[in-house]
Amino acid sequence: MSAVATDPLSVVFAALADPTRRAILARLAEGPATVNEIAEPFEMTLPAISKHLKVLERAGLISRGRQAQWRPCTLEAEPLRAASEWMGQYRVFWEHRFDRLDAHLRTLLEPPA
Amino acid sequence: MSAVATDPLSVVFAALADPTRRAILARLAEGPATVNEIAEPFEMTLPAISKHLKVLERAGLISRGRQAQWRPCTLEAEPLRAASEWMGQYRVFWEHRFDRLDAHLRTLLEPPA
DNA sequence: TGGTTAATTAGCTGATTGGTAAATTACGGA
DNA sequence: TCCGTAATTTACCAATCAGCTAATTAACCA
Repeated sequence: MSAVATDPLSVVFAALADPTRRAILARLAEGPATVNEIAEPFEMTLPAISKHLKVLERAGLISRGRQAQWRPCTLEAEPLRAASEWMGQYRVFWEHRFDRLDAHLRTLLEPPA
Repeated sequence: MSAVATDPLSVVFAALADPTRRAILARLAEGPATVNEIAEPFEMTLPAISKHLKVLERAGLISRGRQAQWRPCTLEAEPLRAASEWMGQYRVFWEHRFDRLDAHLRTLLEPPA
């Protein structure tokens, strides 16, 4: 049947749904790095890392240059901005929690001691 | 081998990586709804929706009550707050883009006309 | 009790994922 | 030209996912 969602937001969230990939982004937040540098802290083969990088690249979360035989990866934060903007539409739901609002209203109705 | 990530952030992002599930959240932002109400706008069978709801529930994004034979679903935004907080650590990367920063610094160095 | 409605579970299929090992491409340097 | 290093590609595997149909559970009502 149908497959996996291919709209940009779904692709970005899917890319973020893996701790290894989030750790790669955290590494790249400190500056660009080559594939081997990125792979170093992980107990995982290079091809596995390569696949993760492809997922991140397709989500637009990284870009890759080419210098001799190295492919330095760079963080691209734009899709994170888009995802964050999507989440923003729910901010009101976690900022004033409604049970607390209830409590607050109840407090207002009680006459001060 | 190993499987799918089970840490809370991964589970939440995976739940968000599907347009149907995001649409369900959007519906619930207007207020609680029963499974049939939620399913109504989708061209999808009820069991499929039921599965999506289970994914959302395991991510903590919805909770379910019980009133007679209805199971009203309610939006729970806390995990969105957590995810948004995680993203916040990258805000600097999309807010002041570094090429613009360069341009800004260059502007500062130019003497005003 | 039996019927209706709400919702989930069970079982199936095909596609995708996350990992591996082995082979391949691409580049720089002696 | 040949070697070494960087990285990707190519199978391959087990597990998961998203959807379906059919069967089941749960609660209400007459």
